[in-house]
Amino acid sequence: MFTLSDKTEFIAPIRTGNLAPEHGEYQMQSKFMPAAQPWTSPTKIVGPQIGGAHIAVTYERGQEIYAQGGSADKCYRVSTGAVRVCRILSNGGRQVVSFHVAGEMFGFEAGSQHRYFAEALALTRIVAFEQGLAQQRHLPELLALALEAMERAQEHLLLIGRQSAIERVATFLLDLCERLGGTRQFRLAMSRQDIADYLALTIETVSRAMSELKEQSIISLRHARMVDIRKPDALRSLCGHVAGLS
Amino acid sequence: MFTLSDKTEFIAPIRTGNLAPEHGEYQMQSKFMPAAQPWTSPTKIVGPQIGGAHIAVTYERGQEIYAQGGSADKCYRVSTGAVRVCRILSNGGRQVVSFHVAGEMFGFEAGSQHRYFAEALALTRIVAFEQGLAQQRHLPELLALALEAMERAQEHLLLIGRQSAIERVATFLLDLCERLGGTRQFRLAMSRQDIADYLALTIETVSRAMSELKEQSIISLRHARMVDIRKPDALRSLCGHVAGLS
DNA sequence: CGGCAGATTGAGCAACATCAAGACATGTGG
DNA sequence: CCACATGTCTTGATGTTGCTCAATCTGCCG
Repeated sequence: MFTLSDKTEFIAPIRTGNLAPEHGEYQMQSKFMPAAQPWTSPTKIVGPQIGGAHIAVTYERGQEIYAQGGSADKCYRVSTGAVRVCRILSNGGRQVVSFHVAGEMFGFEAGSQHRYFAEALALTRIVAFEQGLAQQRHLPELLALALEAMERAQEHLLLIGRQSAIERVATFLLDLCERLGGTRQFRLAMSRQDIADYLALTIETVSRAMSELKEQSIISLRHARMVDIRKPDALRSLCGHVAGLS
Repeated sequence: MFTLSDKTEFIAPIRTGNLAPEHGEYQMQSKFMPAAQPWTSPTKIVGPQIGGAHIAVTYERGQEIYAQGGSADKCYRVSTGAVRVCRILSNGGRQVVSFHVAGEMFGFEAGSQHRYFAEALALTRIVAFEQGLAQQRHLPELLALALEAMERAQEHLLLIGRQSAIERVATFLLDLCERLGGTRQFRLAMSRQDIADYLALTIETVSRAMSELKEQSIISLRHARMVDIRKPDALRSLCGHVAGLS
């Protein structure tokens, strides 16, 4: 567990008229952020809010935000940085269930215990929201967030269940790009291993897929973590994706 | 689209004190149902309720309950029978996102349109709940259901992402068994193709896994659809499953 | 009985995993 | 500055799982 010691501060609760009235708002929000280095963008925080007491905490890279089995009495918002939510399997493998970048909320669960654990991918600033009495007043927001999390999990399911390795990587890059504000160049906060565990592939296969995309000039890589999407349309067409509404 | 013609009836709204106050109630509920043929259990319906106007409709095997792209203004409860929720992919494949048996609710989505479609697996009786004004009063229930759907999708993700073919089939059988009331013998409402599309396998691989389980006397099959779990513990140990809470 | 849909079984193949070596970037100490 | 160590990523060679294609079998209905 973390201590609130010297890197903690309290923020006055913000009265939000009706933030996140429709699903997806905070994504749209992030689209208008200056996105040179989106996960280190600073003070201007306008994502969804839940009200009640807020606590902002800064985590080092790799630090645990909440533990598997810990009580799920808060939910969290990334203000800067990025987070992975995952679980360790009995065979030693790890499944990353989701990544979260600046502006996104995470941490709500069906039960009272966390079934997954969350860690910071980099130096990350998190705002925690108590889910006590104040929850009553924010049920619509919570419902919208839960439904959106469900939708994400279902899309993730389709991705892993039905797409090839290169399609998964392409979809991942495109999705991340959009969530980071739509810039064509961005830095991956996560390692190849993280990506592999997210896409249910091995690190080698992820690397080969990246190389293949590079080979086809669809992306270019300054460093392994610096992605530049050269042909967004080619990338999109690789996503194989779901059939339009019949 | 379906017509409400001759197979429709109206049911007076039921005032439910506080049904489904905690997540998972309807699962616990189904555990205590007389489960000789759980998906044809009759009148005694005590699952979660949402209130407001109810409409009960009976669907033939294969009939569509709602369409992809249709407006998601209701949610549904299976009273008898079983349902699959799925999507067609551009490559022609199909992903079954979830099955639902008697007592379970389905059909809520993040957006206003259905991103998946639902079909009856057999002769199935469905109660539809309007999600209009009455929704306000049932936000806690809706939230619990949404969180549970999220949890299911995430578990499904782990299953497909990290388990071998035989582990997936074993987990599927065990899960279905529990949801059907825990009887060791039950009838599969879904075809091998449905199971394959649910587990992200091919029909042949599902069949081989079944044969392997039969070979090891872990299950026996009277017919292809009649499962008898002979060694529940062996089946459980095959689930490979997630590590317990660290 | 034939006809048919669904299920099983087999043989060969492709995609991805595994194992192993090397490349690259970053940091540290001399 | 270089030499070295380390962690991360890439690339290659080989192995395995599950997919594809094809044949057969089973239960069911007329």
